[in-house]
Order: sequence, then C-alpha cells, then structure tokens
Amino acid sequence: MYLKKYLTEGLIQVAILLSLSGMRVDVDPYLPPLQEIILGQSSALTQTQFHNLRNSLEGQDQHPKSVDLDGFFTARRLLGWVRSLDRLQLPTTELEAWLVHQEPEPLKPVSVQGGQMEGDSGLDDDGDLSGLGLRMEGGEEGGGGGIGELGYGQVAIDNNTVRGAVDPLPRGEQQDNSDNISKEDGDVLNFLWQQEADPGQQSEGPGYGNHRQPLEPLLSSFDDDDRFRADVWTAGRHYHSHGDPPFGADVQQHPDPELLGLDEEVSFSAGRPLLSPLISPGDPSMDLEQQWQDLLAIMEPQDMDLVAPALNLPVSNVEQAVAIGSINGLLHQDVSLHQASVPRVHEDAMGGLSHLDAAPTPTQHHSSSNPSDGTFSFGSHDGAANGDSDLVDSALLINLLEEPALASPLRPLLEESMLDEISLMDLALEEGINPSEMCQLEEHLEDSDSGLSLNFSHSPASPSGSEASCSSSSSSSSSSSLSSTGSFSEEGAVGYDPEYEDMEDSAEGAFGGYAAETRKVCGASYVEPSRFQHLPWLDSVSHDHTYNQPLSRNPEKPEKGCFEESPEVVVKDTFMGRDDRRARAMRVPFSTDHIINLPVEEFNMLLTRHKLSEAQLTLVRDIRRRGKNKMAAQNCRRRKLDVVVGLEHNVDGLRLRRARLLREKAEMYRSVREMKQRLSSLYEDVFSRLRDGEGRPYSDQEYSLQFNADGRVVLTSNHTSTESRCKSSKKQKDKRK
DNA sequence: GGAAACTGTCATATC
DNA sequence: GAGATATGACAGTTT
Repeated sequence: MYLKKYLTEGLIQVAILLSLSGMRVDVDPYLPPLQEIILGQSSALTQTQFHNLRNSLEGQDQHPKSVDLDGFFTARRLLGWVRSLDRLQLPTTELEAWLVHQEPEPLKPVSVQGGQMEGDSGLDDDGDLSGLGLRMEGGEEGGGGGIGELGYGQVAIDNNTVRGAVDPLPRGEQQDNSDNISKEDGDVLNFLWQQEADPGQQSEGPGYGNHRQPLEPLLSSFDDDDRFRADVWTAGRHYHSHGDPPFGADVQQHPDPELLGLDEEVSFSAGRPLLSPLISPGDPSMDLEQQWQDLLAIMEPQDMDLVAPALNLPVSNVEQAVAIGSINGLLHQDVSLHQASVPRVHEDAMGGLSHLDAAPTPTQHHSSSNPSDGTFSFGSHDGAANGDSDLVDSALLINLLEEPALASPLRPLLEESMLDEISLMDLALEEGINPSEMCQLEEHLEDSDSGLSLNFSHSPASPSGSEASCSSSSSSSSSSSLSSTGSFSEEGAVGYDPEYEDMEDSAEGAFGGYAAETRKVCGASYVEPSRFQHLPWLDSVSHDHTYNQPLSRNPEKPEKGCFEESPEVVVKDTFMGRDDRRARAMRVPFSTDHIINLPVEEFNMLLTRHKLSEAQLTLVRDIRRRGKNKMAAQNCRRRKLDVVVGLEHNVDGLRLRRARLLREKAEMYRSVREMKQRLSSLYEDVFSRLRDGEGRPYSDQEYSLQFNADGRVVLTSNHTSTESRCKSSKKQKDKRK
C-alpha cells in the first residue's frame, strides 16, 4: 500500500510537471474512471444546474454588450472545468489551483489527490480528510471509493423529505463509524458534543438541536478576540437553554417590531438559541441577527461588499453565505473538493428530494475548524448524522453558489481565489479564433472599458499582427496608391502615415487615410463584423457607427480622386453613413474619419491646403461637428449608465446600513427598557425599606425618591405643601442611618 | 404593430 | 472668442 501510494503520488507529480510544461498527460491507464473517483461508483453526473449555467452563458442571458466579460470568460472557464470532471483526463485546472493554493502542510492535500487517483486506497483508514477541510467518514464502505463514498446514506436532516430520501444507518453502524475517527477528531467531536449537549434542544428532533450552534467551533479557532466572541455566544446559548435570564422577565418582551426593522428585507426565523447575553432570550430574531452581525464583523471588508447585495435573500441563505464567505481564504483549499463532490450530492439527494435547498435550515449546519492547518470541515457532529452532512453542506454550498441572487456575491470569492487571471486563449480554443484575432480582441477589450458600443480603437502604438492581417485584406483596393509609402506595410491601408499629407499632394483624394493621432482620439466603437461575426456575443455590438468604420470601409473606399462609382461601390454605398454619402456627393477629398478625428490645427491646415467650395467647407465642418457630438453623446450615455450603476450600488449599501442601524436601534431600545426595569425594581426595593420617624413605611402615593442635582437621592413629597417637611424627614432618616 | 431600447442629431451650456 | 466637451431633448432606427 505504501509503495502504491508512493508511486501514485510520484505519478501525480510527474503529471503536474508535464502539465506545467504544456504536455497533456493521459493517466487513464493508471487510474480508475475519474467520474467514479469523484462521484462514487453508482453516480451519474447531474448537470442540471450547470446546464442552466451553460444556457446563461451561451444563450440569451449573457447580453452581448455586457460589461462583465471577465466574468463571462471566467465562468466559461469554470464551466469547462466542471464539464471536464466526467472526462477521462487529468483535471489540470484543479492541479493548477492546487499548486497555487497549496498550504504549508502539503501532505494532506496530496492525500486527497491520492485518494482520487488510487480509489481503493487513497484514504486513510478513518477516511479523514480534515487536511482539506472535508471529513470523510464511512469511507471504507465500498472500498473507500473517494469522495463519492462520504458515508452517503447517513444523512439525517431535520426535514421529512430528506429523511425519507436517505436512511440513517443503524446506531451500531454509526458507532462503528465513530470508532474509525482519529483521536484528534474524537477530541473535536467530544468538544463539539459537549458544546452541543443541551437536553432542551434534543427534543426538537434528531439532528436539529445539535446543529443549532454551527459557528462556535468555527469561531473558537480564531484569534483570542474571536474566541472571546465564541465564548460570549456559548454563554448566551447556555443562558438560553437553561432558561435563567439574568434580568427581569419583562425584558423578554419583544420590542416594537418596527424598531426591530422587521419590515426590512431580512426576515428572521424564530426558535434560535440566544447567542449573546446582551440580547433578550425572548427575541429569537435578534440572536439570529446577532450571529449575522458577528459574522459580518469577522469578515473582510471586501467580502462585506460582496455579500451586501445578498441581503435581499432570506437570512438563512445569507447566513450560510457569510459562513462560507467568512472562511474566505480557507475556501481556496476546499472549493475544488466541494465542486467535485457536489454532483454526487445533487444526484443522490435529488433522487429523493425535490431540492436540497428545502432541506436544512442554516442552524442545521455548521462548520468546524481544524486548528492544526486552519481548514474547515462542513459537517455534522450529530451522532445520527455522523459525517454525512458533509455532503449536504457541500450541496448547500453549491446551492448557494447556484442561487441566482447569491451567485453575485459568492462567485467572485471563488473565482478570484481560484482563477485570478483570465485567459482569452481559453475562448480562442473554443471559438476557434486564431491568436492574432485574440490579440486584437484583447486590445478591444482593453480599450472598451464599458462594454458598450464605445471607444473601440486600433491602437497605433501596438500594430498587432491582427491589424496587419486586417489591413492586408483591405490593401487590395488601396495598395496601388498607398504601397508607395514605406510605412504602409506596418500601418496597413488603414493606417496613417506621417507622409500622408505629402502623399495627398501627389495623389488627390485621401478618402480613407487616417492619422495616428486620430486613432488615438478615435473613441467610437466599431467591431468589424467580418472578423467577429462568429462570436455571437459580439453581434450587434455596433450598429451604424458610420464615423468609425475605417477598417470596413477601406476595402471599398475609393482612391484619391476616384469618385467614379463602380458597381461594387454602389452596392457598398448602402452601408455608408449619411455624411459619407454627402461627402462623396460633394466630392470632399477627405474621409469622414479624417474630418472628425484630426486635431483642429491639422484639420484647419487640411482645409487650407485644399481649395474647397463654401458648400464643401460647410459640409466638412458639419461632418466634424456631428461626428464629435456623436462620440460625445456616446460617452455621455456611458457615463450616465455608470452613474446609474453606481447609484444602485450605493442604494444597496445604504439599505444594508439602514438595516444595521435599525437593528442597533432595537438593541439599544431593549437595553434601555432593561435598565429602566432594573431601576424600577431597585426603586421599589429602596422605597419599601424607607420608614418614617414612627417606623411606618412611606406611602408611595405621597412620597417619591428623586435625584438631586448633586446625584444624591432624596425623598420628596408629591405635594408641594409638604415638600419641606419631607426633606427634613429625609434628613432625619439619613442621620439615623 | 407597438413598446422599448438604441442611436444620431441639434441646441445649449460649460470649460 | 473659438473650440471642445457635456447633456437634455427629439426623432429615426432597431430590437
């Protein structure tokens, strides 16, 4: 076994090296089917959710003008990665992520890879993969078939549908499984069970009570502050479970629901244990919210930003999202396994469930931490569901990822952590774009910062091969006049040569020439249809940007002085803009692009060099004005959209802030009430002990205790006529005391 | 065929 | 004051 594992790991290392060097490694003969490794022996990959993703990517949901091209490419890459899971190939992407995110303790991740590769022997006897944050119990079943054998069948969730779908193992078998747990795991479980030991909660159903504090172990593994926070939570829970409130019973009264912000987008669930001693036990919504708030507090600011939009979700999903997001970097290590295991979960769970979303509440899940390596395991510590909720939690993780509204806040966490850079070559491989086109496309994407039909320009500073190839196609009609210039080969037919004006002098009609400076300032977008028409998401990016079509018009543009309309020109004339036609009709010897984009000095020089009629001058100036204004309008609209998007983002943030403030207000309100009640009790106690000179108690109808300005408490009469007497009496009482 | 979105253009204000 | 730019409004075009 040791030798086999050693050789397998060596094979993996070789495969990694070869994959890094660009060589594809077929390890199929040495491995069991990858699908079986990942999904188990009897599973078939369920791609329903990913089909939805595919549709959204390849179908209608991805707007061709969407600015989120990064997300598009990343999603495609991820999708391809997921699809590759059922192919017989080495998951190179996973290996890449593996190397990038490898932790200082490399052996545990490697053991997982070994588990995937070895199948029968990859796991330890106890099936412990805690090094990857995934506890695998019952792994010996069916030969310990990797992730797919994560004790499946033992899922016991407080949901009738779930319970009907999966049969919990007999108690004795669970005990057998628990015997396989390592000592550290046993300690962790003991700790957790001690934490979860709560008779009052056990009656609520199997599995439920033991899931009620999912975050204590998670928090307990953090720093001291977090540990303190966890202690506070624990104290609050015990206080709640024993029903021993420290303050008056009236404190439990729920404050004004409006103050609690219950009308907010966050809906609270009842029946949660109290987590903070500062919160009334009779306010189940607040303790849940306290968890939520505390989770937010331990999250990174950027994560907060990402999760903020998720507030529109039910708090259960949000809480899970935060629980997942809060482990942030640790997720780097686990996500691949989660993804790998999820299809199995989906399939199996879907076999008897309508959807796993409906199964557990957030309180039924928890995340435990492994302090040794800082990883987490999503799983149950309930004896009835020992180890199996790993699958459920994994499924929940994916369900969260697949939650449409939550995909936005969570996906970036995963994508950014796993796939930092986006390679357009992935798209090239799928779409069949040659590298030169991809270079051009990259330039386009870099230049177009909004995704709208704006600011597409061919940078003269970087005459790429694609531009050269493009211009070569257009050079057929223009080379006769332009090929005489030395710079043509570099700039192409569409390029502007510094000697262009000299060339103009020698040959009339500069239709189509355009300056390097012009191209720098040329802001209007244009994607040449012939070059990107095979990209459906680039269709309709441009409509009729007649001022910015130098590439498309160049092939049929007339040469200088040649305004005779050949049949081809007549046909193509229909694609020209109005001003183009006007310019041609007026025999203006410049292209509209030239007219529009030349700097004013050069433009004026151009006009002075050519003897133009008044009508021509007027037309040229109109063309320039309209062209400038058209680009300005495009920029203006883009800015307007940006402002709208920014405002929407601000609204989301303000809503979140308002919800927090309302919760804080409710908490303050409750604290004030509590203080008032304690003060009232103290007052009554003190007042009842007061005696007059004859040893009789004072009547609360006639007397009252009041604070003086100096802070002293004095007994005053409720009747002003007797005020002085009361004061003297009080003084006497003070003296006696 | 109508509504919505997109786009170009004009007029005007501002820099 | 000229030129460039920004933007609201309108109309034509496209989806």
